[in-house]
Amino acid sequence: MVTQVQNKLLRLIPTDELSRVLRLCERTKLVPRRILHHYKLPMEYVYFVESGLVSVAARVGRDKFVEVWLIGSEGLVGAPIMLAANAAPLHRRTVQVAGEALRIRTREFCEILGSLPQLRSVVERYLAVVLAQTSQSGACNSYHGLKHRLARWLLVARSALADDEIPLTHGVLAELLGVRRASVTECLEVLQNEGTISTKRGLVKVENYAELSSICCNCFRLIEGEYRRLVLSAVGADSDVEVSAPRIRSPLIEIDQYISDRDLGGSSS
Amino acid sequence: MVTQVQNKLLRLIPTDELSRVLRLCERTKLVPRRILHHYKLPMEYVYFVESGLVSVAARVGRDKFVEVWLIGSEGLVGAPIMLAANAAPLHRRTVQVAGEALRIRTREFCEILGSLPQLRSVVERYLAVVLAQTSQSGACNSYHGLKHRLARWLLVARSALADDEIPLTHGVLAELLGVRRASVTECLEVLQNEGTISTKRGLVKVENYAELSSICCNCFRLIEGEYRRLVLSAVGADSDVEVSAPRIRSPLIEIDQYISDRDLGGSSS
DNA sequence: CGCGAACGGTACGATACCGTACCAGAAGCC
DNA sequence: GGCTTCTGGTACGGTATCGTACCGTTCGCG
Repeated sequence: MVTQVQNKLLRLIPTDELSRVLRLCERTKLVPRRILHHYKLPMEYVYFVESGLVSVAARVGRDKFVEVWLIGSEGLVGAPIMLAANAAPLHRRTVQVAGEALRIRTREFCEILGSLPQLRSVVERYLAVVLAQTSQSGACNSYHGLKHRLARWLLVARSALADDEIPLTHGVLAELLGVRRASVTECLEVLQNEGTISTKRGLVKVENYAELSSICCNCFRLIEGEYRRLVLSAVGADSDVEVSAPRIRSPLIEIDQYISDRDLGGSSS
Repeated sequence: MVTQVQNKLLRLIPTDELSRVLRLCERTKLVPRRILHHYKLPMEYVYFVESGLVSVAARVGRDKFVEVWLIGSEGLVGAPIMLAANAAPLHRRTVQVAGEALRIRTREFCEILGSLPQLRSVVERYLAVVLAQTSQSGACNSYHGLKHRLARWLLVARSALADDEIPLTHGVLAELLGVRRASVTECLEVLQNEGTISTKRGLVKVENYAELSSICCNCFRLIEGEYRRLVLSAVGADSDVEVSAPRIRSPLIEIDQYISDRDLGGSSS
């Protein structure tokens, strides 16, 4: 039986629904490099991440995968299963940063979705965010330079981990981004010289969040804004999930602010 | 009142549900360069595409958009709305190739989804395919060279259009792919010299589908396979949608075939 | 039929990123 | 404590793609 819950999606649903979900949950450790869902194989469980980081990667070559989205305690590993039984076996889901998760058998998960409307609604909105994140990252991949993409990745990971310290090696970062390890090393050094991050062996630490954001392309802000707008702000005030920035007020806002957002024109790589 | 329907999703649902949908539909022309959904503005309609091509693009800079997925008569423009009221305003949806569509007001669409389970199921599965397409393209963008990506794009467009002739200029292709117009011209010439396509002013024609497929990275096959697997093959035999290649048999198949798929290792750009 | 705009072929130097490789320091392990 | 393994810093030439620009041809339109 599970008691204290860190997962942000679960913390958004009312206690009666929550307790019904938790009855089916099992707490497990997330061990780095472990594969939660293999490419082209059925998903046995879905995982509400409590801590740590899971990356979802698409296959682009023999034994070659590139990350397409990223999941931390703000999300759910396996959400696409709700769209189609056996959806999304195109991806491989790998633990990148150690942590814990609450897992449910996919069949049971799909069944309770029918009787828990709040849970369903939250997961649906989360899935919309996954689509937004994936598409924005994909566009970013083809248009922005590595420095921007790396900054974006670090910022997304920081949000997902809820921690400034991201315990990953350059090699792993390179794999996730689909670039050379040496390119990551060079780029990280540039960012470090600018004072926005620091690095140790096997660790990248975000030192200056605000400045890293301003270096990054706008893609990060769009992704994070979408999470706030669709998942967090759509819930009543009974939620105790803290939002680290002011909530976006309502469905569609501040169009001009977005459109004239400063560091957009200058793709000063 | 609408009679004959070309849209593949609509043709998959039973006639009783279909007629209820069509009562709410209005047939409209798709005019090239017209924007169906503006960035950051609410969607008024969703569009079941009958013919032509609509591209969904994410914003990567001031007045700079890169395509993230593509919709033809096999799909629905605005599907993410079912996940969250006012979802996906991060994208701009633009008609690229002239055609027609059946449109429904988003509110009415969301309402009837509740009472038409077959429609809901088909659209949900289509949405899973959109996620697969988007993520695969995104990964492809960061890993494969332009020649591969261009080939992939042409193949996806050919499927969506159900036509070997793709009436687009080099400039438009470049915009969609997020690259230089001149790069597209050069790449198209290479493909043309290999005999897989031919070009005229404002037109690219796929001359040799099989060979273009074999030049392309595997990403196209993954995308198309996912559509067949999730959308087409999940429906009873009462469907009259023709499938141009043998159906994939069942949810999870031929793992080894996929994994040892030949032209994967050699990303011979 | 003639004009202007759109389109596509081509060129140039610049540069971001590649593949590969080598090595030194740090960490884990017996 | 000494060994192996992992990690990250650095270097090299190679190449795909970039930004920009010019210009002839084709098309649409009046």
